Amino acid sequence: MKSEKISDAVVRRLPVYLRFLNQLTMQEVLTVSSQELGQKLDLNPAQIRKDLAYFGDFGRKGIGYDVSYLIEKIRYILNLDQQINVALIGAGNLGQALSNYNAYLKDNMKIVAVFDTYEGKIGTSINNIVVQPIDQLTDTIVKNNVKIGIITVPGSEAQRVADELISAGIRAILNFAPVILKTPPDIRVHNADFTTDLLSLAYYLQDKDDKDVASHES
Amino acid sequence: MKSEKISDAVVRRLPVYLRFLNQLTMQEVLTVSSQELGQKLDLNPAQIRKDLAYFGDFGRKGIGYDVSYLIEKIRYILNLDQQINVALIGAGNLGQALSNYNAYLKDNMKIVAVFDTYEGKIGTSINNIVVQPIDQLTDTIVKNNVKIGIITVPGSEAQRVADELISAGIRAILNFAPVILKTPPDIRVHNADFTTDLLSLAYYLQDKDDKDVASHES
DNA sequence: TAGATTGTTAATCGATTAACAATC
DNA sequence: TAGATTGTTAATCGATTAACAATC
Repeated sequence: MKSEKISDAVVRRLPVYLRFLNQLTMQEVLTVSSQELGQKLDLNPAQIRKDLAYFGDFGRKGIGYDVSYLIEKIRYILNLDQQINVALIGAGNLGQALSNYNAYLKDNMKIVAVFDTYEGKIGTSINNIVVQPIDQLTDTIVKNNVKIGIITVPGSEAQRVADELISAGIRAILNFAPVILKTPPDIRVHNADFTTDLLSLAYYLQDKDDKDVASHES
Repeated sequence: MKSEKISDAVVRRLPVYLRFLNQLTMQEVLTVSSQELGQKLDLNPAQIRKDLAYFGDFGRKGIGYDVSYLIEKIRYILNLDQQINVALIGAGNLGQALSNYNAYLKDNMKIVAVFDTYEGKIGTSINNIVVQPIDQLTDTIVKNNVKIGIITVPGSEAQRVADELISAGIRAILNFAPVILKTPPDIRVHNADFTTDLLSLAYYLQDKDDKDVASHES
């Protein structure tokens, strides 16, 4: 084990490992090798071993990794051994879809508050959580020790919401709005806007041999 | 301009550029430099110039990039100068949220078909599209020349749906299900599962100096 | 002309993969 | 023991950034 700084690429693979290991548990598989993991997850086995070795010697030579032990370790690394409170800002379609997803729950992530500006939404319940007006955001976040905010408001409001979240003490943001947020360096932001993902897929629909971009004339 | 193979990282930035350029158009900005772009999008200006230069000489030395010209070029590169038909499989909460997002529309992406297995859903309308039973998938996809599939079914069904989409002739998949799909190499898959994104955020909530993962005992 | 900014090469940085000794 | 598989080093690959001549 080394004490290098762990790269984002490594951290983002940990939940993928965790997810698959949980599946293995359900199938009552006790042990797994980096080779098997690599095959199922479409990753290089050496990469998987290296990723895990950043955090400790979790495997056994000649055997592989004990599934439940590795789950426990990854959960610990990701801070999922404690409950992590999440706030959702924006109770529109997408926000509702996300709050109904209680897949987080089993991983100790819990949406504990939902906010919206629209009067018609405020006071209604989404997945047993009452939608609050946005001016209660700071209060609620502080009181409930919320650490992560999920932004599902329109792009035009996203920066303002992010600023409020940050001044309320939030540490990380999952941003679904189609804008690049300006945030201090100690705040972690992951962009989850799927429109850019979808548009980039379009690039691969055509054999570019047929197409000469440079000489495309207006 | 070169004829190297363009990396995925470059392609994924193109929609980000496009999105911001569209904003500039609305503000009636005519010209933009890589420096300005870099500042707003939190990217290195040299990277932006290099990205664009893969596809042609779009800028003017001493001036910068003509906003509307660059928009046109990027749209052409991404194949967004023609309508691209999309199918959505899974009319649950998330599927509904995505189909209501008609932000694609202005970029020539259109959801033309929605499928589900649940009888209660079939025949109902989502955003003016009638939900079809999944056994009509192949037929509809072929008839409507659908090129991209968005998978919003449960993980347990995702692989089966992907297989059907592929045999129906689809070229690219945006996968929201929490599984790694097995697909032929000529099929482009982007994973959009936000649970892994969210879980990875948890890693950054704690100063790891306080925490010694290696010596964490079970 | 002077200032600004591109396109591109070279340098750097970082991430992935191969290879293998250690060892279960 | 023989076979399997880890942890880790070294090699490779690829992506980002710096620097600058060209030029508007």
